[in-house]
Amino acid sequence: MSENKKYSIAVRIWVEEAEGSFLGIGRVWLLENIGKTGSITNAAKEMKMAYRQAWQLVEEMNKRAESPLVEKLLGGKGGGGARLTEAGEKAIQTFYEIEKRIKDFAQKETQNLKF
Amino acid sequence: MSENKKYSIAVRIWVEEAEGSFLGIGRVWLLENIGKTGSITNAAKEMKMAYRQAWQLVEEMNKRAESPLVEKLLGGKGGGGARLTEAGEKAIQTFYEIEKRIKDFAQKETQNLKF
DNA sequence: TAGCAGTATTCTTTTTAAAACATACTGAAA
DNA sequence: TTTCAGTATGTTTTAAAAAGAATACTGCTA
Repeated sequence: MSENKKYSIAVRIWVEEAEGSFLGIGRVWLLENIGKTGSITNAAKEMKMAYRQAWQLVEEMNKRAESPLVEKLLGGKGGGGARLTEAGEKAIQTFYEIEKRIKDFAQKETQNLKF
Repeated sequence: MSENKKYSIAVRIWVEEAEGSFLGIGRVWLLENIGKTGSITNAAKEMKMAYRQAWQLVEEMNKRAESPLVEKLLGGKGGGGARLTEAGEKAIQTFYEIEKRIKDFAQKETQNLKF
């Protein structure tokens, strides 16, 4: 019998684009929260992240996606807000699908690690 | 024809253990350089990393592995040095094998991404 | 037993990134 | 035409991480 220490493989994936990392799990969470709460402000609060940063992330994603993932509404009733575009909804879904496939594969392929 | 922006999936893997991340690509590079140069000092120089940090990483890996990955030689001719144990050599090899399998799978599974 | 080169360890400084703060802008509605 | 809540943007502060500096230890060799 070996000492049986438990090692496992962790996997992190993200989407790359010409200028670097484009979409990882953190941004996906942000997208989800924007969808859920209807604004960047509330999404940021939910995640205990600064509005400023959340806003910057959205800005960058929108610029680098083929079509914007988040639609922003300025002024008006309630001050405005933000909502996911169809591309935004799809991005979340695509990300999770790919992530699951890769993680499942990784687990299946790596049993009984020894170091 | 679409705008044909190029997106790809990046994958990062590491080995987890009870206390958290145990072995990722950075530590593997360090191990490789120790093997190549025969000392922690020279490995650190090679990687433009502080000796202090390199030493700490080695210390931690050795503690958390079932058997040490690096053998350290203190004092004596040339002041000593460090070399990989058999477990260390094997750890590098295992890491790269797993990484390759997972990355190959990820690429194969993710063509024509759209965002 | 003095020199040597690398390991071992602590302390201080610098750099960097994140968070916090502040303030202007927008436009529907009352 | 004032209110309101969210977007937009610059500046400052803080905290965490990395780097750097300094010093002691080790044990072969000449």
